[in-house]
Amino acid sequence: MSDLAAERADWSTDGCSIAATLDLVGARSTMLLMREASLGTTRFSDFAVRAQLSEPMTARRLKDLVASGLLERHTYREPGSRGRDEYRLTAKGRDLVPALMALRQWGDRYASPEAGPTLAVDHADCGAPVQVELRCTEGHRVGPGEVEVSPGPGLVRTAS
Amino acid sequence: MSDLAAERADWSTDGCSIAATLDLVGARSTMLLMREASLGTTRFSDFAVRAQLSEPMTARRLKDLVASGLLERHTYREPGSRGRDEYRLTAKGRDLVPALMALRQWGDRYASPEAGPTLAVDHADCGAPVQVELRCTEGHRVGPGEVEVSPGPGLVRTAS
DNA sequence: CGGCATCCTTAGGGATACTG
DNA sequence: CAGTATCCCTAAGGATGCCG
Repeated sequence: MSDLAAERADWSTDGCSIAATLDLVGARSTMLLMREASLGTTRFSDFAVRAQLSEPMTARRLKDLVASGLLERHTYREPGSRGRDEYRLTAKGRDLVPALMALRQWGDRYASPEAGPTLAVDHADCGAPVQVELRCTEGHRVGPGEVEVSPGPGLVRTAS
Repeated sequence: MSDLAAERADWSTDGCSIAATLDLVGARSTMLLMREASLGTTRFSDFAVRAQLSEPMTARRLKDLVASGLLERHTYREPGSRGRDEYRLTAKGRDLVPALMALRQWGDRYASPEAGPTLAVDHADCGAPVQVELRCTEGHRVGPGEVEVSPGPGLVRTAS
């Protein structure tokens, strides 16, 4: 094991919150299940069918997502009828929606222009469609080109 | 091979732009390299060191990214000095910044609260920090809870 | 219906060593 | 400095089949 790898330790993330996020929810299956959850899917087999994942994958990932606190599992047992399981978004999970939308918006433009947009998101109050935007704290709308990116305090920079 | 798998064909994406995006740039290494590119990193070894990736990975992914049109490779040869290679963001690549920011914002909150924020993004005009927001087309700011998500036209729904 | 166990294949990714 | 080649390990993910 090299010095550098040792530094990175056994479970990387290298102190970057993007890396940390990807380690948690970066897997394709995870993201697709979160897409479904944000669409209101709650039942196991709906997750599997709609995300087009195998049952074992679905089971493993749902369990992971519950363990990570992005979903909550509720077992209903309305007396007389069969038990029902529900997986529902937590606040932590709901807060991932902007990331899903950002990925969707990019994909709509560049990755699958043929397909129509997935995930129509509307404002609950006024019904108007919702998009991801960049805004500065002064309230200006910021285009992707009008941005100055620099390393934040959490990112380890290395000399050139 | 099952009927369903055959339907999905050899390269899935199942008509969802989120899935398509993940297939293109979903790999951890890819995202980290795009983070670096958006930070202004242009040289091969800087990519490798700063993203903490091995050289072979770095080489493979950079090549992929160039092939997908997210980065452009320029070879400089200022007469008299050594040749220099640069990888620079294309517009397509720059448009991924909102997605990176959305992932970062989620991670800052939930995945690595200890580490400070990676990627400080500021508005080039006024210098104020930039964030990802949800806004509806009426201009209202929308919280993650005030959102009504429904399947868009591009998403294949399946009966329950 | 809502899973778990098992086995298999492929892609992600590192280590090491070598080249222009 | 900017890679390439090779080898190897692990995680992602599907197929099949069984269980409460």
